[in-house]
Amino acid sequence: MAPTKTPDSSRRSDRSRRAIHDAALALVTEVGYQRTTIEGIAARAGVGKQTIYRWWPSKAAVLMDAFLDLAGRAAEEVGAGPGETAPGIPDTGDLAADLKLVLRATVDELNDPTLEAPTRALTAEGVVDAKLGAEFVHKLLDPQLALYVTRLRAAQEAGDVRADVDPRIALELLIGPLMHRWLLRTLPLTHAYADEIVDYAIGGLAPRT
Amino acid sequence: MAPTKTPDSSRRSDRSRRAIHDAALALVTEVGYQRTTIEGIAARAGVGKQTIYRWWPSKAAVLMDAFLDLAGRAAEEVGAGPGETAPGIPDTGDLAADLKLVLRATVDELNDPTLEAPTRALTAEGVVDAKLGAEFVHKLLDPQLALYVTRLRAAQEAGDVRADVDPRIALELLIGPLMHRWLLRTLPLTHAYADEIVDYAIGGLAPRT
Amino acid sequence: MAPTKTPDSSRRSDRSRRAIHDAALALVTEVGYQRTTIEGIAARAGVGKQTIYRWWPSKAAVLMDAFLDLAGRAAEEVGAGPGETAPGIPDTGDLAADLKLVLRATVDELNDPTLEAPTRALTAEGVVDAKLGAEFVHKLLDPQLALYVTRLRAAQEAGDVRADVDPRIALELLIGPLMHRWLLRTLPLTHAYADEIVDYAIGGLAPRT
Amino acid sequence: MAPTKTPDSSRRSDRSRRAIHDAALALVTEVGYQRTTIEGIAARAGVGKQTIYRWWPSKAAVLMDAFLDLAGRAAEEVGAGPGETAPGIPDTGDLAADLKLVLRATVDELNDPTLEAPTRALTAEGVVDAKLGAEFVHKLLDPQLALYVTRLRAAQEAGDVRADVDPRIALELLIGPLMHRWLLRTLPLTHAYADEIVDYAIGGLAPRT
DNA sequence: CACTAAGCGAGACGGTACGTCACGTCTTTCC
DNA sequence: GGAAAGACGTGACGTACCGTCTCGCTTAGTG
Repeated sequence: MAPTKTPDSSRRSDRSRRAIHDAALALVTEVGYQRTTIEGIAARAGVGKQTIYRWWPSKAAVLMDAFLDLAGRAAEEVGAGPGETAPGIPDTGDLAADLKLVLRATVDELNDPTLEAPTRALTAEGVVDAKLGAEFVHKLLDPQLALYVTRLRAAQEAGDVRADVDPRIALELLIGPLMHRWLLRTLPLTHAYADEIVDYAIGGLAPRT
Repeated sequence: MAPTKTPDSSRRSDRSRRAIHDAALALVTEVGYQRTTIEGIAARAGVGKQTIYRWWPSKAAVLMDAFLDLAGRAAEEVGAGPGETAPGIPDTGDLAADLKLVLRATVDELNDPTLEAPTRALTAEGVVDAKLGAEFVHKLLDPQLALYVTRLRAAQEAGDVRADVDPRIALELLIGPLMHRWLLRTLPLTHAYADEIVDYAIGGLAPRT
Repeated sequence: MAPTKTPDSSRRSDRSRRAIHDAALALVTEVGYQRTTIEGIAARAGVGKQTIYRWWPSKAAVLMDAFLDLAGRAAEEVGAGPGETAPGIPDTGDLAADLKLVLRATVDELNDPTLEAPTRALTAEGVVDAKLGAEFVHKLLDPQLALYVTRLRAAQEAGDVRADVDPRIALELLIGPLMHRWLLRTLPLTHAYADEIVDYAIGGLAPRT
Repeated sequence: MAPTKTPDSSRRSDRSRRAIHDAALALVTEVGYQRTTIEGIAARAGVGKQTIYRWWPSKAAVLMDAFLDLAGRAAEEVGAGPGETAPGIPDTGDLAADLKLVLRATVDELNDPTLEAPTRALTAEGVVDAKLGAEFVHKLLDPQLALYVTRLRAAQEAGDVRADVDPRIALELLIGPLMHRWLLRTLPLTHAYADEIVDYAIGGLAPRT
């Protein structure tokens, strides 16, 4: 209808899309985000530059898609199949234990050498570019954080967390310190640290006896 | 000693150094970090490119120096004179009130439109470039965080904080959520938020009665 | 075959090639060879620098091509069409008159303000750079000198020149003094001078009666 | 008297002047004229750049002085002492033999690897820069050519050369072909070639019997 | 079943910025 | 006051990528 040049996504080459994803992730890991170029991705993927410009508006967008793809594939491996719902946070009744389990998983993810480079690149880009940052939060962070909110609301109903606590703030109390240490590399990020954060935070959230 | 061509810093032009600082800060604020170029800084400062390359290894290093300079000048304005010691965190005996005061000040700083752009730029660069990140933490963050450690140790002695609490973790409990919200722009950063963080955190740090 | 990145000349933009030629000739004439820069040529031609570096190895090579193009176009104007053979030296039977005619034409060419600057630039560059000099001689000088050789051989058969005279030396006897005076600007280069050179040289070449 | 910054040449350091000459000649020979820089000469001579800029207006001027110095020293070695007049061209009565002697010497000079690079550099520079060319001709070429004029005038008086021959043209008939072959490197420059040139030229200059 | 029409690989193009080199000027510190 | 040293503003160098464009080639979907 409109005369804009909207490419026909039904004719899109899946082979190229995948090759671009792989090349982008590989390059970011190998040479860093700054030294990763569109030309480099195209060359490595055996693809024309125009094929990238046709489907993505920026280098960051390519990496974002590639990362989402990667995360999606990783999730499928964990869950039984593609149609599976996200695992969520277990609810064993022991809030501290449940949170430690998930926070330790997050620590492992952040320490995973395969994921570190692209995650840092996207986060950094989002810090400076508000638009991209919003997309990053919306597509990657929010779904994960929603799980915390669910578990914390359950804890509130079970009386393990005060009713006047805002779950969004509570989860920032858990995630914030982790991210702070990871982003700024002030000290190593360990399971022990995750546990301590949970212990301290729970103290602030639990009902005052 | 080193075989590199080290320029003679005693001959260095102070006028140029200042002009470069000012130009770098102005450009980062006006057009963003990515679109700020060495050539642009040089042109704006009325300086040859080589004068920048002679004294700094990268665009990020220029901005770091400029920012340190800015922070230093701002500190002098607050304190009476240049020889004044850093203000530190007050110790009125009321830990929560003292922390809220400082955290609110941090919130104001992060919301200051003059400082926002360069701070975001340096943080983002540090997230991706470990070397620069370390410098950023060492020169800008650590001095500030040391104040928290001092105040928290005093609180421990006063019995307001449990003795087994690690002050470095405690301060991350305070700063982490703030930074998380600021970096990812999930929700607005307000004094009220700072207060809530302090309230929750204190709950986790205070002795169990 | 060669491992070098040879650009695909079939994709080459003829518009750019011409614009570069014109800009190079204009700049050399206006500001001189030394002050002519690749950047200047690119800017004047409305072309990216890389387009020059893609097709030519040096400023001198650009000028050489531009000059060959110019000479070629000039030759087409003189001859009836592009497929026309070179005019050659007339053979009226009067060797001295024929040579004077051609030598006078050479004098006019050397004095032509349009051709002077590029010719001087290329000659000077060739004096210092052997590789370029060889190309200059091969592409521009040799074809012209071959005409002299042809005419002188004819003169030898007609008995106007001794049989033991080497035509290549004979032509240097004619051209050498002309070039010497033009290159070093010792005295003005006139038709009268050309005539005198021919008269003297003929004396040395003619059979001893 | 005038407020211009004319340096006091009586206080000039002879040590620096010599070092600059030597460095300039060495660099031109080693890396070529284009790649010889003022900074390079200064560094090699162990001299401040300003010392060069104080006494010479250009790179070409430095080389010219250095070359004159070199030529002067070479001349002293040949002649008995420093006050000696130039040797001139012998007059044995046999004009052809005398000219061949001198022309062969010129060939040897042009083929001397020590002199080749600076001579080519200065000649090329003079071809493009009229001012420098004039200086080159005036200081280096003219004195040498004057000798030819003297010898040719003597030959005219002796009846070996026609009276209506212009000696300046006659010497160009001798020197021109030599220079042409040397400058353009069309063919090797040998004693045999010098002899042939003399033979041909004499034919054009001698009285018609 | 030929025939469009779009995606694709390739890469030339006009640009911008890079980091380096040399220019010619200026200033500082010696002698 | 000349000289060694070298920082400075300037500007060109040759390179790397940018994002746009134009080529054939392949590969559907349609008349």
